[in-house]
Amino acid sequence: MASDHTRSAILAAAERLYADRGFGDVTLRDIVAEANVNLAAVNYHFGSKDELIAELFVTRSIQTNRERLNELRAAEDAGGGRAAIEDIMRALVGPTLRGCLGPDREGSTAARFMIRASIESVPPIRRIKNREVDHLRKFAAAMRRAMPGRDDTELYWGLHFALAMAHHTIREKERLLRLSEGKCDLDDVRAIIDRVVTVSVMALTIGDMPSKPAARPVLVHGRLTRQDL
Amino acid sequence: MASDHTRSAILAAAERLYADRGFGDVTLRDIVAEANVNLAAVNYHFGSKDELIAELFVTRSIQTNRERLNELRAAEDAGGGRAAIEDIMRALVGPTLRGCLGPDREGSTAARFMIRASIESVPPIRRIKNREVDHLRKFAAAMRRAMPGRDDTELYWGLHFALAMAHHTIREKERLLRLSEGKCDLDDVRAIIDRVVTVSVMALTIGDMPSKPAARPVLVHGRLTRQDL
DNA sequence: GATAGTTTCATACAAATGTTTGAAATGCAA
DNA sequence: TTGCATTTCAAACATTTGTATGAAACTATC
Repeated sequence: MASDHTRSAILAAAERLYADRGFGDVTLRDIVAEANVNLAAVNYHFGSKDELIAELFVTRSIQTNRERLNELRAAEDAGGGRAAIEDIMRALVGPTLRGCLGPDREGSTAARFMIRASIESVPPIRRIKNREVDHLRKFAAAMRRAMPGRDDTELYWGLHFALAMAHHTIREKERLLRLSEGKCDLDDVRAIIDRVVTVSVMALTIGDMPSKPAARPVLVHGRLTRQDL
Repeated sequence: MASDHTRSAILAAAERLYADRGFGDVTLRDIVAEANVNLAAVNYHFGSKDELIAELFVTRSIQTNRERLNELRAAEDAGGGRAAIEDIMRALVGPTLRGCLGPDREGSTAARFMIRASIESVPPIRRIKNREVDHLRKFAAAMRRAMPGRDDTELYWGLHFALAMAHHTIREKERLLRLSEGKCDLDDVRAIIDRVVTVSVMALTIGDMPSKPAARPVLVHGRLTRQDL
């Protein structure tokens, strides 16, 4: 392989276009035009369109996962093998949130691509995401060490909710901004991470929930009108 | 209009197929084959494929929003115009979670369709979702009445996190099930709603930590009661 | 500098897909 | 029935799209 020029030009162009316009709207012809390479180059270098997308996503996922594990290990080392639960949750959601939010990141193609991958779920990306469970298990294990004796179920729910808040904030940041009329500062990533971590740790403390009164009966539907939406 | 037969056959077939196989994999030809109608019927009755999808999604969204507002109003009436924050959050996430989770709902085409719409974000659906802000504002207003004096920002974040947990649970229920090796019971919808509501209400309390330290939620392992909030 | 292996290129292919068309069928009112 | 509007139908259209092909250009090794 003399030079990676074509290959990396395709990767860069594809990531930029996918980030900006989404997977559904970008064709291979768009990508090769942006990269100034021949149409056949994609299949030559990557095999297929799906493998190109997969390579993009895997690369970025590995980066995020590595950052997460680095933070986790640092926290565990600092705590003599057992990290504080706050730091574990911070290691879980911090890298993703830092990567996808913040004013300076607005121009980051990688971040915008990952947001897009989070919003539009296409088959090659879904296949990869399904393998993410092994990675999350490492965090579940760390949480178990940090909160020994706690029911595993609670751990999983806490981890799940932490990811929920982080990902939903990335996915729906525009809506939150509009809903709050700009009052929610989505550029202050530090504060957002703190907020998510705080709530996540809180969620982990509700061990045995009191049974609540039964949910109210579902009310009858009337005729649907457009105004209801 | 003599009979809605063809029209509703298309709607039913489309919803079922989209729910089962996703938007990307289902073509108009699949739909008309399932509905036993002619291919041109879709364009005749709906104008275009996107308008068909939009109609499906709008109908189901209206139902959910209606249920939400009914629950909210019921809670406000029961509280003499001011609903408890728990009930507001319950009205927000309850209908969606009840609609999309639970063992009996496994066969519900409507629920599976909405899950699919939540996972695969396709252009016509995204356009409709963008109009959802007005609906959420009604909940923000109710929350403001329930927690007067609280900073609006905190309200929005709490509302945002509640939706985050609800939607993420629907979107990623398979992963949570696999991660927890079946330990997290995703069929016990009541418990899930309670959990989401509890954490959401907790999240709403982190705003007044500096000014009202006494009002902080109890972080010990015991039960969380109303006065703790 | 000839040769073998690699990469690029223009072009073609094949399949899928949403949409349109114009005629036939159907329903309904006068 | 007759006439008019609505609905259905088979067929074709027009693109778009990912992929394959085979020759040409290039590179590196001998």
